[in-house]
Amino acid sequence: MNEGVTVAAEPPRFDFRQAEPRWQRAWAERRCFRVADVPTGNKPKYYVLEMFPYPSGNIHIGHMRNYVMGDVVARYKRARGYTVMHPMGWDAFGLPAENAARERGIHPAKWTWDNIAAMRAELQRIGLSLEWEREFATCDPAYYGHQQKLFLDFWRAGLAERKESWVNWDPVDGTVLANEQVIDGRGWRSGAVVEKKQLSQWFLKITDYAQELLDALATLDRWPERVRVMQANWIGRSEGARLNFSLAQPEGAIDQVEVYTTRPDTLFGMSFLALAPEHPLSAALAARDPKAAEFIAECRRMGTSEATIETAEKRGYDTGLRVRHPFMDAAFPVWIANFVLMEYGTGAIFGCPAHDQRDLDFARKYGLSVLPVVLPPGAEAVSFTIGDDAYVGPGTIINSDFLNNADVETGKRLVIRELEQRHIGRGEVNWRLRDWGVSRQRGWGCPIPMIHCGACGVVPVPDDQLPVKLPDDARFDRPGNPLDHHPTWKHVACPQCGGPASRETDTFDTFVDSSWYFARFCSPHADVPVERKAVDHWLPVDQYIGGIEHAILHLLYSRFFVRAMKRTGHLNVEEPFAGLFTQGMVTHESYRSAPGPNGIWLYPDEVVKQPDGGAVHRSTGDQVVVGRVEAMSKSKRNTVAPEPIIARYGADTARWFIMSDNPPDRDMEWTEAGVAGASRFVQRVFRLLENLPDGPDDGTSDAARALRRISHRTVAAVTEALEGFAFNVAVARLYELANAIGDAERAGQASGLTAARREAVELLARLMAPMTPHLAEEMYSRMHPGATALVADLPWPDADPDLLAAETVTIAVQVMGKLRGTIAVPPDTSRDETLAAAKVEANVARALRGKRIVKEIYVPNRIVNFVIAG
RNA sequence: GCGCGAGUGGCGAAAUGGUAACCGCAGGGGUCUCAAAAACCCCCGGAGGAAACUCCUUGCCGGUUCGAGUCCGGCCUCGCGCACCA
Repeated sequence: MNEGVTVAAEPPRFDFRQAEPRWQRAWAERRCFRVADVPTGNKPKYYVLEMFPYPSGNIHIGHMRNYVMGDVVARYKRARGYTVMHPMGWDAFGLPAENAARERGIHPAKWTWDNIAAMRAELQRIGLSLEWEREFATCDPAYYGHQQKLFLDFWRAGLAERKESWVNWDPVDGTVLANEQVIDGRGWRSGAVVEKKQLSQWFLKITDYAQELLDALATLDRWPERVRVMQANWIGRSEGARLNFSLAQPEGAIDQVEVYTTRPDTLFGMSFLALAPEHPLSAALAARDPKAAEFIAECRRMGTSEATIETAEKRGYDTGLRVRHPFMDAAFPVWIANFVLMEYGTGAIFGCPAHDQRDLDFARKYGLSVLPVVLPPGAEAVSFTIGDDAYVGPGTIINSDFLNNADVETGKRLVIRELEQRHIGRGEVNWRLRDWGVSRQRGWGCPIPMIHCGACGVVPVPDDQLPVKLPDDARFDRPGNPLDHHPTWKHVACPQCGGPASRETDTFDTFVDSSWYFARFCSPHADVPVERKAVDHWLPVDQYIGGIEHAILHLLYSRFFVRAMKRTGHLNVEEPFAGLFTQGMVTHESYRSAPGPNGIWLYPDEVVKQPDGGAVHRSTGDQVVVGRVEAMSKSKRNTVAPEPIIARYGADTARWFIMSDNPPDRDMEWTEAGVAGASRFVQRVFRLLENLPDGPDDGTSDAARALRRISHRTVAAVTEALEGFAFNVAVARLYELANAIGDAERAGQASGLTAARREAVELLARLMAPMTPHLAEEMYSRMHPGATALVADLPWPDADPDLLAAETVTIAVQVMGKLRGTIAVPPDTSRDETLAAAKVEANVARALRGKRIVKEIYVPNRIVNFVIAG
């Protein structure tokens, strides 16, 4: 850099280093983005929200892409006359804070608040139109106290309950692990073999709303289809039957086994009954049969990890018990099987190997009978047999007594009717969705506001004693739950009897924190969880933007919370997020010092690209291996931080590149060349302003009208693109306008373009404003010296309809569907005139010569097509 | 296995059933400069041709249509999600 040496020769530059902070201050001082909790006036509201970040310490490019998209929408909608709420906060509870505490002895609160301060400053340098007055962090008692109140209201409404459930237990860390924290049957951090353990946990009864959550997906017409499909799959509705089998010999007090099936029509093809290892009958057997106990213990050691279950071979243990068939004079063996899930249905199944692949695999392994009872269309009953594949398609029922000759669907109905008449079963809808276990044995989370009293049982913390605050002096330097082993925190008097009692030491799953924050934003300082008038006005969120990774859990839990809050009178909307947009990831090339495992990963900063496409190390000059473009990750060191980019190029350049590269729902590749290109463009736009001529308005020439036409078409095109989230298309149209202004600039003063150029440059700046807000303010203020208006407060430009209409249209002329030429005609030229003009176009005429026209297609202002013969 | 989405120049991509490849990135050539950077101009899907222009080209095969990247059917590949849910 030779700054200072060649200053005089430097072209005028947009000095973002001083301009960007200046305009950020101007927006803040003018409180441009401030809105009331309950606005007056008749402007329509628009609530833009990006998924709030976990305060890990730094804003990364993925965050930035998320927030810039939201900011473009927010700024655009503001200009379109909406009162826009655009808040920001922090999803501030979570494990990394505890890990930092454990590893470095910093209290999670300090670690978290320090990170928030740093990240807030980073966000502010991006120039987002955020309303910081609404900011909060979920780790603040002023937030989580209200969450405790919500939970207690849910509990009183019967939406929360305590029940036993099987969990992944890490015996070393002394905590419950989520399924994704179990890797190859071991705890992700301790490496200890994970056990299945039954614990008493708090649950929110999301299953009460399973049907509604499923049905209402149809109303979410501004959600991506795939998210709705993923949620529908997750909810997993199935129709079937529940029925009882009598044991031939009672086992202790148990004389029946209840089974759930979606294929009651295959009941006559039964060959065995299988129990989950955790089934009560399995447990009863284990008490007297050591081999059964051993088998169950083996299954338990495999953990509940889904991946483990998937890859595990089907295995079973023949208990020697037998059950009687409800409709046949026959008995079938009872097995304990590792593939039967206690959590789904009744924890027991009847096996019909001919028509279920899992049952078939199991039957073949243990030599159990396989009797087909559904005959595929066109097959012969005498010759039809089952090979390695179960038959699961439609067909005619055979070998099934009163069901014979019915089709599958009729058969299901007939069996259910029969079961109900005999009082041994009934039709039932079942769900894959389970109740939401919210208890976590963590010290850095929202305390569950319950008290356990030896005399009174579970007692809620009275509302006037909320919030239940975390202790300031919790210790994180040993395993287990810090709240549990805190010397005093949990010991309280029972609110009911006054006797000694202890607090619930579990804290909420952090998904609880993020399930209602969007509602809290509407009245962030209220002394109730949400102010009714505020949420009635602002909810639902009009545009929610975030990563696809939250397609199921966060969004489904939030949808549940809104329903639960509605039932408990906190709000009155059907859905939290009317519009959802899922943005793609940011990716980058990865670099290694050498091919294969010997190479160590290098940061992009350490690598210099060569003109030949290769790359070398910045300091050593050694060859660098350029690897795949992939999601940024710390382990591959292919991360890029926004801060240095903003310092070097400015926030507007980074914002412009982020929006220009590709459609926002796809992954974008971050490249140095791309940022540099965006920077050149930002500077070029600024120069268009610097080069504007002075002088009287003279916008009457043809050239001036042509430029004005382009300007106004750009207004229309950019508007349409932004409405449709096609930010990259908006950017392309703005490049075209800038190119057109550049052409006009070269055409010079002689063409009488002064006014048209001024108009074009101003429109360019204002249309770019959602993407490059600082540049827009800087240019606008220079074009209007002394004006006090900010672009942030200006309405969106309107396109002049007269200028949108084309003066001439270019019509493509095809012969037999192949382009043979184009003609220019005035808009709406008649069919006859257009066809006549088309026929005399030289190249078209040549193609038509000697041929007979059998058909003439004429689409006004678009195309002509001659169909010929001979 | 089931479900969803996507396949278009060297790359990111654009295209209400109507001129495929706008715009950008990279690359090449040029102007300016002692030189470079910056800036600006030109070229840039493939083949043929001096040119005019012609032919081919949106993963593959068919279909509908005057006309298909776009609609329909069947396949292939990649990505994502779910998955022993009875």
